Amino acid sequence: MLQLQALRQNTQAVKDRLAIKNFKNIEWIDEIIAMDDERKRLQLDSDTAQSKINAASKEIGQLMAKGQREEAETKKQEVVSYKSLLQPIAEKLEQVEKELNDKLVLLPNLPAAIVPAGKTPADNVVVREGGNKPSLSKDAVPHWDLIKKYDIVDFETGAKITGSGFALYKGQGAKLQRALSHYFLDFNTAAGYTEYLPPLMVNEATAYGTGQLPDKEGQMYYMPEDNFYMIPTSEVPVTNIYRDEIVKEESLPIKMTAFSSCFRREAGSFGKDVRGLNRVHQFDKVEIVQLVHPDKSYDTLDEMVQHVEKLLNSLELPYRILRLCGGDMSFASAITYDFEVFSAAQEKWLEVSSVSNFETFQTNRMKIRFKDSDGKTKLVHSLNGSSLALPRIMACLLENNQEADKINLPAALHPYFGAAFIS
RNA sequence: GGAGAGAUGGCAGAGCGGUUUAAUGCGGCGGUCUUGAAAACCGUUGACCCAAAAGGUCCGGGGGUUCGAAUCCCUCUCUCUCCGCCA
Repeated sequence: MLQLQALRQNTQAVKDRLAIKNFKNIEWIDEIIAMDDERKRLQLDSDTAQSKINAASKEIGQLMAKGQREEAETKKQEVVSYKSLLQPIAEKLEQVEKELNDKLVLLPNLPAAIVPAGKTPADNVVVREGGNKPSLSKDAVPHWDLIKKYDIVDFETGAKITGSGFALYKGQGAKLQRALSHYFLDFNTAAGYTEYLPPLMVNEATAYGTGQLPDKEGQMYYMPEDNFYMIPTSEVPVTNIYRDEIVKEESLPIKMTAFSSCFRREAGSFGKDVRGLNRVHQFDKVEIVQLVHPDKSYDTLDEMVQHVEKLLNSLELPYRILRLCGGDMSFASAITYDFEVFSAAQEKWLEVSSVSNFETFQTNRMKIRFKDSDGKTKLVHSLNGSSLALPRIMACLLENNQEADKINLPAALHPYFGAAFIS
């Protein structure tokens, strides 16, 4: 959620920035400011009325103590009249506050200055590429054939058990998932991240905190009996660990990592790029999250990008890093770098990580703050990134390293997988 | 799932209808003393709305009763104890 103060102080800049994000209702900014003006007026009126009521009530107490019942009764009538004045003001105030908040909550985060303008993924900017694309033999096949050949992922049985888009990992496939998640977690904790294993369902307040609600409930699986949502990423529970807390400045940065399964309905995204492991409803991912001092968040962003890059290098996969354009960024993000690996047999770039700085957008919703050296309470900045999403990494490992009768694995995984290849 | 108890400031814990603008203790911060530290003593110590002052809001969340609610009522959530079920 954007800060009202910023809207008021930098009105034109906010409008310009929102335009880069292709936000359609720019006129909302002026409407919100007008509502806030009204809110302030009503607040003042309400406070004044309440103040009179409080003072009179106190007098009644004193009169009663002295046994002056009649005077007390007169005062009571006075308070009743104050209250009838207050009531319509209070109702109006509540209504204005609600309307204001409903609109404010639907404003996306402002893109950072270096975010390129643009509407579609075609407008994203390639920052750099790394690793080497393999030269596959003419017999090379995509991963959906390889998983059958080695019998390591079974989508048919997954569909039988649950539905389309639910993978059943088996044998070496299941073990590779385990190896990847352990390797990723070890890699992250070695860099100072504290490991968490969070709940996979969250309540409304948590889903609201990171920006999933109110706008994206259609993307999450929902349990109506308990009013819980299945998490689309562990970013949601992990970032909310510090919701409603004022942390000590010296405890920053707070670095957290978590493995979790992720659940996404992927409503409306079917038809393209959904084969095999490219897009599924349930997948595993290791996430990194940081809560940092506002002055440091862009340094942290670079640090996290480098961290993920190092991890991809250790997996010996060809990758590229994209700076997303305004139109392709998520609702809550101020800047996002996407990491894609090249899946050689399907000749496609697959997104395996997305590293973002949310600045105060999430922490303003969650009220995660710290006290600075002047004793002022300020919002921290939140960032997160995948390190990494497992299925697409697996697809890429399978395709890029395939030989006639085996699939080689990068050296980093050997101790975790217990072998150098899948056969 | 059943029965009972509870939720108060960073923590502990009193208050159970009107000097609570929330006692007291611990912790934190500042000071006195000390070569320094500890102890002792003194002072100070939350968040939110408002440009600020004044004022207002906040005792788990929401609603109600009342001139007045931390205190009474309803409801929801969570915690604890016992019983039941269960990996």
